[in-house]
Amino acid sequence: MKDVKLTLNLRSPTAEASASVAKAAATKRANTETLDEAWARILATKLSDLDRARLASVRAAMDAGKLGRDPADLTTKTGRPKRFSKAEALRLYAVLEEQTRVERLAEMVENKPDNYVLITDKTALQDAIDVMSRETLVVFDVETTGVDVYRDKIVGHVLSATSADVHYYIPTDHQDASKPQLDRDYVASALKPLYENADIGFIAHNAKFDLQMLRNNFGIDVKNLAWDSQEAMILLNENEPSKALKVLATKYLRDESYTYGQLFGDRGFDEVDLTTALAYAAKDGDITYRLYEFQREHLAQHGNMLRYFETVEMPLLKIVSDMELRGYDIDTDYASIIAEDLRKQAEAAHKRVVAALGDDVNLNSPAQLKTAIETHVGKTIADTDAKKTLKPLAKDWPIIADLLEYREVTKLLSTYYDALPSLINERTGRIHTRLHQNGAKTGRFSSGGSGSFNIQNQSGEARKMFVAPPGKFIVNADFSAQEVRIIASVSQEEVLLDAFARGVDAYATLASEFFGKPYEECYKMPDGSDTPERKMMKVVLLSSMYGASKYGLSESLGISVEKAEQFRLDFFAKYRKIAQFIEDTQAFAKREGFVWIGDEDRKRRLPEARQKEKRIPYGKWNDPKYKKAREVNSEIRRAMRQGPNARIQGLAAIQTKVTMVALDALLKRKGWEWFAPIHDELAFITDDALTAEDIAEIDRVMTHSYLLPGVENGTDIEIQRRWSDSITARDYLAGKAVPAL
DNA sequence: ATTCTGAGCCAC
DNA sequence: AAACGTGGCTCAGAAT
Repeated sequence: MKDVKLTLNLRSPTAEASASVAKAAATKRANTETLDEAWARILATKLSDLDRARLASVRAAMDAGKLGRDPADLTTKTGRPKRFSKAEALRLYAVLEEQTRVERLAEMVENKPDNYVLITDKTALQDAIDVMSRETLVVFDVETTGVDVYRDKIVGHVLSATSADVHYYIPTDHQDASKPQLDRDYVASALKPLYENADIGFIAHNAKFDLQMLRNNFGIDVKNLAWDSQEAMILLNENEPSKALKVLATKYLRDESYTYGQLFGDRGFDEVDLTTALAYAAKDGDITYRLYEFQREHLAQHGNMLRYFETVEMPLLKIVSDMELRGYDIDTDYASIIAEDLRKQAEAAHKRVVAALGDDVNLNSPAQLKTAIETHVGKTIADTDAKKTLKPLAKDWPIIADLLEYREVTKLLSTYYDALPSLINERTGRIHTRLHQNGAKTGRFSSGGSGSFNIQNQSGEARKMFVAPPGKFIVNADFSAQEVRIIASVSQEEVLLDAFARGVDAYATLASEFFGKPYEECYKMPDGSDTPERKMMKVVLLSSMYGASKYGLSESLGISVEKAEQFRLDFFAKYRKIAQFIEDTQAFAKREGFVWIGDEDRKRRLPEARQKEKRIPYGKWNDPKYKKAREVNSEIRRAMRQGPNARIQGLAAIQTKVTMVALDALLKRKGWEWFAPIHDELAFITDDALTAEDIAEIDRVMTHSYLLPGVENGTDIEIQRRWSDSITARDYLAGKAVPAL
């Protein structure tokens, strides 16, 4: 309707007339408008922050006489003066950027220190290797054609002799023909003994990249990785907004450093001339070492963070790097059969749903779906959340059940069964994840990233695509009730400690005591499912620990808000030591703005916790005047939930990591390989002649590598050829067969 | 065409 | 008003 009206208006004689008047006025303005007036006009329009910043720098450069309009832009084709536009200004920004680039590069070359050395002959290379062989710490950094470790090539090596304070760049594959470069294989074989010298500690920024490039390009295996300045930065401040080397150097070393993009745009480093390459590359080695010194000094000042970093995080980094390179075997035949089934199922469900909701509805669009469902069921719904909103509706409306089926199946297809096989690496024949060992603020691993996938959120169905190679098993060992044991340990709550000591179920024990019923009646139902008492305890313990309100508790327990609140109050009144742990942690966070994790191994910084709570007068909760106050209070409450959670989740992560370092030794001794860490579970590949002794050793490493005061650790070990199609270690030892592929 | 955000949902 | 923690991926729809 609106469109029609607009069209009519535009075609009306009056509109045409006024349009031509406006055009004439604009032409007149263009003839007379000064540049300042043009700027005022452009800056008055609605602009994104980025454009505004770009326009400001263009204007500054023009005012300084460093940038002028392109003569071709001054007049139109017909020779009339053309007014200065936003588009022209943004074109000038690109020109300015290139100008600035040239200036920065010239300045960098001009100011290149004398201890940056370009190596292009064999004698100089040998001299450099001799110097570095006398070092205890050497910085390394490879320059490459890109960031794909399976396809891109190394074009040069940066190496810094740290005590000698000499920073070398050894180019091998730059296009610059002004000077002959050493052969890449000659350089690699000359450097291999140095890189693999276990007496020299190697330092890098984002070391996994350099480790993997060296491995994939030349089979070089850096033996003694001593420091990663990117990983160290996360420990020093997990809230650091950028972990890019140049940004950190600018911020912490007060050495203004430009990023690769700021200097070279999207040019490959092989296109950079040797003089410029030396100034840029050797500086990387230089600032990486200075950052190392800065970080080491500061980590040493905070609890046991330095010890933790060097004994846990750094050994782990090398393990993780190798794990990423190994990758995962995907059963593509199985995957395509399942995918075909799922596709048919999705199509059938889709057909049934659109028959009821209308065939123009996009079932993947929550907005369209909400409207269509509301029409169909004749009432409004809050959202299209499966669990909360749609599941209750499904009883009365069969079409909603079909929709839920469609959702489930398309999720499996789009995220797992279609996505993963397409990631198979042509070089390795496997799919590769990326694991970020401090990806979560609590110190947990995260996983994923472009060209990779998340190994930690594979659903039970999706896991079935992952298989062990012939003659191998996938073995996974989890920490049983890891976080609950940690809660028991840090709170020293007797009921929990006692339950673990006696080897009985912790939730059932709590429930038995809390409800005053015999343990057996609180454990399992005759059919093996949880009793309501045990289920309640499980929910209330974990969710209350993490700050659930009476509302959240009410929802997850399916009881009234009043009952949920009473339950929560009773729970914390009875288990005072758990309440005390939470209160102490929150008080510490309020006072210090952080909480310690483990034995002062790391911190979770919660600066918001130190804000002063804002008072909002009664009845003014919705007043826009108190928006800021509401935000502050909400940040404080959030920090109060994050503190206790970080201490529990963070300690669990430390236990997992320490155990990984210990388990890695066992894996190497047995000739096994890593599969993945999944928070409270470690998976790895063994040969299929697994013995009782092997399993006992795995059990021992899992339960004795990181001890919790007052609580024994427990582990459950499972064995499979297809991930998730497993049998328990106990059944395996009793002679049960591991399911075939 | 590319980039950002929110909804939804997978994992522990 | 908000309402339990830590992540990552896909899609739609809007913004640029």
